[in-house]
Amino acid sequence: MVLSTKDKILAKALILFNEQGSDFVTVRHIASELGISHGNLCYHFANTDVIIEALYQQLVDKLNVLTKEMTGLSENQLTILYQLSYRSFEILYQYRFLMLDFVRIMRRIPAIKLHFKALMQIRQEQFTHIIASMQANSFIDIPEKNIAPLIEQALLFGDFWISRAEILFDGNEQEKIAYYHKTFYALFEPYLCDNADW
Amino acid sequence: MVLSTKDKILAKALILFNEQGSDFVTVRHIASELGISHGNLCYHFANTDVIIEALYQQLVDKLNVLTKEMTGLSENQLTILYQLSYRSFEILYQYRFLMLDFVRIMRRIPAIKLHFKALMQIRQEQFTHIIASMQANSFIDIPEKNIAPLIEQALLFGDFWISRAEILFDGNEQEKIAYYHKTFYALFEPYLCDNADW
DNA sequence: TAGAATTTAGAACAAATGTACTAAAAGTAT
DNA sequence: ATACTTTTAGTACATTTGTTCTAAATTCTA
Repeated sequence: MVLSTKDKILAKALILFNEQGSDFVTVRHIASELGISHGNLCYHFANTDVIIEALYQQLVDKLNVLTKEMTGLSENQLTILYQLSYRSFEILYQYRFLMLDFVRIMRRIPAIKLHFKALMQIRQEQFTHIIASMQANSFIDIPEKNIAPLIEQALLFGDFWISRAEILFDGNEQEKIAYYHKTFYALFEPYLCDNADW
Repeated sequence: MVLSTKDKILAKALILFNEQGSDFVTVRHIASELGISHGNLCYHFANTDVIIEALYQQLVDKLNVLTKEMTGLSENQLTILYQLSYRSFEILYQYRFLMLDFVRIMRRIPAIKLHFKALMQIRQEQFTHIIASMQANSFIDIPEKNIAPLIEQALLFGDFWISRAEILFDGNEQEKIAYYHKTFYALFEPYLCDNADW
């Protein structure tokens, strides 16, 4: 499988962004790491912002594929919530620079900010739907007034566990994801019904 | 009350950092906004990293003063937890650029990263202590295995609500703080005992 | 294979930035 | 008043970066 120059650039940029943060990495750095001229790189991507947009789009696409895949399953909703969130965590971690430099990127690239706000709206509705559905099936029992805060907590955790882990967690990637996903899932535990043992 | 040049620089830098993020703001910008030469500014602070360190120290000092103040009170622990976290949220918001650019700053300034890791250790112990104390007084009833995740959730939320709010919350400062603090506090609600009504 | 389109390397330029330096101005102490 | 220290403005320079341009090389297509 031979990658096009475009794809090679995106792949290398992702590595560098994740390692060093989206500032510190310039078109010249990426080109140099790839052994191509920065003139060539700018032929494909005018600047780093365009690269970031492309990587963001990759992330969104992967998450969309995952969501479609999972919601088609016939498992119970608790299992789906667990699997979906775990695999989302894995994908997010692949593109972690987007979360690590969250505010900077949103401020810098309005297109991403707009898209992200819309995405959050959707995610919130998805969560609301899943919870309502679990409620209907007696998997969880959660007072009406606690639903909105729980969703807010879950979304916030989902976005920023990577930043916290980056500074404070000692351990490899798999341990990191497992640990924070467990903590994420614990948000729902107080509300699980007995028949939700699994 | 006349501010020294040093203090004027710190005050203006804080405003600019909060507005625009810690990159984008240079010694020249700050000097220009103050109407002084950047040569003069560099006489007081060699570069922006030094300014950031100084502002970080201000934040830590304020939080320390608050903590000492609150733990001296004779109120019940629930009230203390509520008040302490609310006022911490207010102080954090004053220095929000530190949270908005969290990873970038920690990566860039190792001294802050080290200090922050130590600080987190302390905060975690404080939380553990408060929860144990509330448990002993029957304010809350929380299974042993849920304590560690709850603390992790609380600390993570405390650090990153500002980043989420920056992109997604429409409303003024007071509303923002009130909303996120309410959501923060809701983390503890599932575990509150009946006699903890207040 | 010939010509066209795409891709690539490299040079060039302007703007921004950190840093260091000089010298003047202001303030302080003796 | 004089000498000394602190503070300030302004200049200068090297580096980095984004951006544009040109021309050569490569690939594609008919």
